[in-house]
Amino acid sequence: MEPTQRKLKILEAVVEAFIKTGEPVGSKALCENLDFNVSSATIRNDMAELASLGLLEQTHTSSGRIPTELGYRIYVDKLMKKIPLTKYEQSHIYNMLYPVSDAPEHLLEGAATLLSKITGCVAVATSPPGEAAIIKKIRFIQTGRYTAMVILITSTGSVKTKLFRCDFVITPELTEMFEETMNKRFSGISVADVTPAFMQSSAAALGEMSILMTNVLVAVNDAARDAAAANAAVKGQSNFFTMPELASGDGKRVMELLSHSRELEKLLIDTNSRASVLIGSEIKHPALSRLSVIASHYTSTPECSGILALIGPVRMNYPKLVSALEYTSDIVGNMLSELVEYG
Amino acid sequence: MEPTQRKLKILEAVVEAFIKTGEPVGSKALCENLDFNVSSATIRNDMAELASLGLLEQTHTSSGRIPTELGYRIYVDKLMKKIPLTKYEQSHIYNMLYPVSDAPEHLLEGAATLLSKITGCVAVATSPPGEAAIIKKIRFIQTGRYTAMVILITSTGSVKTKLFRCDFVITPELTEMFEETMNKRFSGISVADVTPAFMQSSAAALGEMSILMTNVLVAVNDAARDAAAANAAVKGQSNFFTMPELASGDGKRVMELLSHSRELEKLLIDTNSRASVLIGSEIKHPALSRLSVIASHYTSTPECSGILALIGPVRMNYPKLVSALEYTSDIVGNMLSELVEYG
DNA sequence: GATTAGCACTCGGACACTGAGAGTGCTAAC
DNA sequence: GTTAGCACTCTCAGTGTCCGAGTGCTAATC
Repeated sequence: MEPTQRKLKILEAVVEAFIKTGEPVGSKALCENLDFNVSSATIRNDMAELASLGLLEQTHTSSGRIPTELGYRIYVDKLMKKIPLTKYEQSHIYNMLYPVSDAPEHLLEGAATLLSKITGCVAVATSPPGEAAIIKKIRFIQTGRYTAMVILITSTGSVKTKLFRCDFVITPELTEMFEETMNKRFSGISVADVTPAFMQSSAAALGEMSILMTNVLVAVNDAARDAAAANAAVKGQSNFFTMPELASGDGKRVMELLSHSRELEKLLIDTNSRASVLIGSEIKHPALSRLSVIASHYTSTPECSGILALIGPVRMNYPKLVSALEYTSDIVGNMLSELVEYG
Repeated sequence: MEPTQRKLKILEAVVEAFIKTGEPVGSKALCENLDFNVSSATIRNDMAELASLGLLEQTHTSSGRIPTELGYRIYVDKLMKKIPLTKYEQSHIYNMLYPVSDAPEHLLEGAATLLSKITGCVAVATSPPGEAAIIKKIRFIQTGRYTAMVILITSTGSVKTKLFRCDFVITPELTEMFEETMNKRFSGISVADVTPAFMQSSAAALGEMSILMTNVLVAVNDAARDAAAANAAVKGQSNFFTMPELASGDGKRVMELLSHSRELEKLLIDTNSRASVLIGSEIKHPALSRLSVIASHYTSTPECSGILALIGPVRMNYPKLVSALEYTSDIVGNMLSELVEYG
């Protein structure tokens, strides 16, 4: 085997051994487990060269080697072979997701839960950007004497509900009136266009009725904003406790970051390929810089796509997790497109 | 001051100093901060006695004293004076909760979020047991060509929605028929009575229509089960990272416990007084045995009440947190009762 | 030129030792 | 019942030593 190729093999073996054991990898151990016959001294020379290239490092002078972030990068980009899911794993994923495929939000939450369980990582599923959604229909349902619920249905298959209260007794005639008035005003427009200015002009257009309908307008506004909002399901946070690289201070910061879907999305938004991997400090956020992220787009219709992502230790099983994530996002994309097309 | 009373004062001072600093409390430091004049030697004698009574302990022979669980217990039961909330704090709580008081689930989630923020603990809010709720009305809304949503409204003010799909094109006539059939069957019965057996007899009663309406029945069933289910909002898990008493293994176990509302409720169910405190191993769950729980009932109507709880380190500011929790549960109870009465 | 064997070297981890400091328990005096 | 004084105990931080794993280098070998 020619030397260059052997060095790559060694890098691959170091990464995989370190992912498996978490211990620095020594030349001797490597020599025994490698399938080509060279002495540990040769491997030492090669490892020294890999280290001078910045792909391996030592925790101290006389320890084994561990991969640097660059080493992981080369491994992920050039060396690793994806481990395809078994038929059993595939059907497991499908069977877990099918029952929750009744609504986009529900499905994404289910996908995040499932992914966090099978990978041991923290899983994130962002909903398709809602801004492009068109309001298809608004309905009102009386839920109590003074309370009612607005139901807003968008072109992306998303259904948002919002309860509100009136100062007066609600009657069927009133809800019908709400429905007519609101649909006339809101149907067909994009949820992104439901701005404060638009709401103000809507109130003005209602004239004296706007006093009666303040709460109705507010509820519709809330529902539309809800439909437009970036929404992310985050599951499996308990797995953070199994990641020793998370100093307790960082742990809190990461958890808080994850509850702000807007910022979270900004981090993931760069991922343009099918499944992309961000390693350590490649993630432009201090709290996450000791972790890795695997992100994958799912697509139902061209304008309707979102991201599934896994957050885990830098030392994670990339080949397996990339496969699991890609397969899951394919399934999610398919299920979502069925929801939209036939919805 | 008579000796017995002084010993209690010393216990109180030790607990409060330890809550504040987290450091074992020595006789000398105590002597300086105490408002009655005795020498450190006297305090040492008293502390030795408190230790022999099992109220104080030492981490090692020559360290200061820290309270035992029993010591905390005495402190909480007999010694501590609740610190009432300031007007400002009260109005802050009210103002944060009012906007989310449109639906019970929403309110409880808001209360848990708020409590976790102001206390630094993990906050839990369990919904009132839904089993007693009566189904008031079932409505159907078409959301797509093949999809519709069932809306189930109960006597407790809870509104549950569930999306479902049919194999046939849905028409207004069909949703009307769904509505009529389902209300005839389900209105007025308790959600707890929606058992598999009841569903089976419902399907039988529908005769040949039941084939058409399988998904409708399933959706109604799901919505009813959802309304009956014990539901708990858990917020502020990121605060677990600031509790060093949580070994990383326990952290994961606690987080997982919190996502199973049934088990969680079992732990809290014993709390019968207004605000009750469980300290360390008084909590009958191994993973939680190094933490404390403060739980408080909120009540809207006599049959409709639930629990708000705080989970934090044993060393937590009981006087302040008990007040905050009691005040919040009063507010939540009031807001909920308005929802039910006028709903 | 690539590979290997051998050896000196380096460093971290475990362990023991030390002195300072904090805090106690005990005793005898008040 | 309280207090002053003192010996005692134990932790903590710092230091020294030893061991072993693993390296880097050099010279011999293929």
